Amino acid sequence: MGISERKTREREERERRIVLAARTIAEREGWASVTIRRLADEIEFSQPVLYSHFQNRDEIVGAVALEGFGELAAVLRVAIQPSSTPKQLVEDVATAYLDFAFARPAMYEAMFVLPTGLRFARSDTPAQLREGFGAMATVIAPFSKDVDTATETFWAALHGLAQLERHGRIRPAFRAHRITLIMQMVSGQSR
Amino acid sequence: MGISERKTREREERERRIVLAARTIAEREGWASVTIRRLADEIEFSQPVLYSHFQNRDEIVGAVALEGFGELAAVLRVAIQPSSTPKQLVEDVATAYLDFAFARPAMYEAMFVLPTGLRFARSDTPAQLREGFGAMATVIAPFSKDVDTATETFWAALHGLAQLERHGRIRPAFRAHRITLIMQMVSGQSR
DNA sequence: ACATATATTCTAGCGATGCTAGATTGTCAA
DNA sequence: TTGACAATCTAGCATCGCTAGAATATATGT
Repeated sequence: MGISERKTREREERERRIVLAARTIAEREGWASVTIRRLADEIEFSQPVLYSHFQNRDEIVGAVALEGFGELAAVLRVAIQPSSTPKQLVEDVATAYLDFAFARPAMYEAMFVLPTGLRFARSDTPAQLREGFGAMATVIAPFSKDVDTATETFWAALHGLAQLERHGRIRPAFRAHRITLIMQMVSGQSR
Repeated sequence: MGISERKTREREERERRIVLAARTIAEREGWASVTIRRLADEIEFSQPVLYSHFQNRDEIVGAVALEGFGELAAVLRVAIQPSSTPKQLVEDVATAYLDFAFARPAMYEAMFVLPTGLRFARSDTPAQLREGFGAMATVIAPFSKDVDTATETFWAALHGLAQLERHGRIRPAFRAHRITLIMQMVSGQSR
């Protein structure tokens, strides 16, 4: 009775193709070009089929964002080299975070700006959403008693840097300076 | 020959009414409800009239955002009390900034998230866009040699806190803790 | 094997949106 | 009064997210 198995397999494959198409179009042309009609064309099914996979367009964005959180977490973990000093680790993670944000603006937008319907801080929150935070907490821990709050603040600083620079509010040429400043701030060193 | 004066006066008045309507609707129902048709209804003119004032919808959002920058600057200036200590000033400005962001989410969204077509860091950049930054620089200056970069970083941290909390990514209950952390970080005090 | 029931998928369309071309109206100077 | 010009409106285009209901394919029962 492998028929129903094949069907669910095909369904999952189709869903992956939807998410991949959304991601590809977003990265190439921006999220405004990710329309239901366009995605339907891409997977060669009619539009209503998409609504049997996702409740609405926001959920598709959310599916892409979820992949993004997994990849961000991986990037941050790679940045954490055991041989580095605690201060160096903070700087490396900060740099890796911003590199990710600027290298994949559409993905970052899906993760942090667009409505996605993703649930944070809940019992059913997917692991990907916690892992990135965990990586940041790892490098913050040596410098703080209240690790969670300190990590939240660190994260917020990085997110703010990414957003303000992307919108042309702060000077791109001074990105490294600002990272240094954050690193020094976190590590508790004056000036 | 006061006729043409009257006409330009009426035009300006009409433009103010458009911006006010956009702002009011956005604050009450969100930016998605700010449609050209709705605004046209509000000012009792047909839709094309709006396009004789603004090139497109984004420019209307931008006009509201511009007001917001003026008001944010005013709020920050009020928070700067000469009698306070430098450290207290940093905390007060940070608190005032976040209070503004949470009290007027739609306005803040127009200023920092939505596309507006506003030009920053240019010769023709309106004064409002610089004043808020100036107020933040005032309280950061005592703690930094490179004031501009330090202010950018401070600003980014505040913006990140506002955005992450608004999207439910960090714990609202710990907002004050995070502000304290930032204040301590900026003032160069360990832990 | 055939009829019936059940999924699955599609066609067609609704109610919006931002924006605009072209007709219409109002306002001046000659 | 007429003719030019500016201001404004009517009507509509293309596109969007989303969905009801028809059509088709698949599974089940006899």
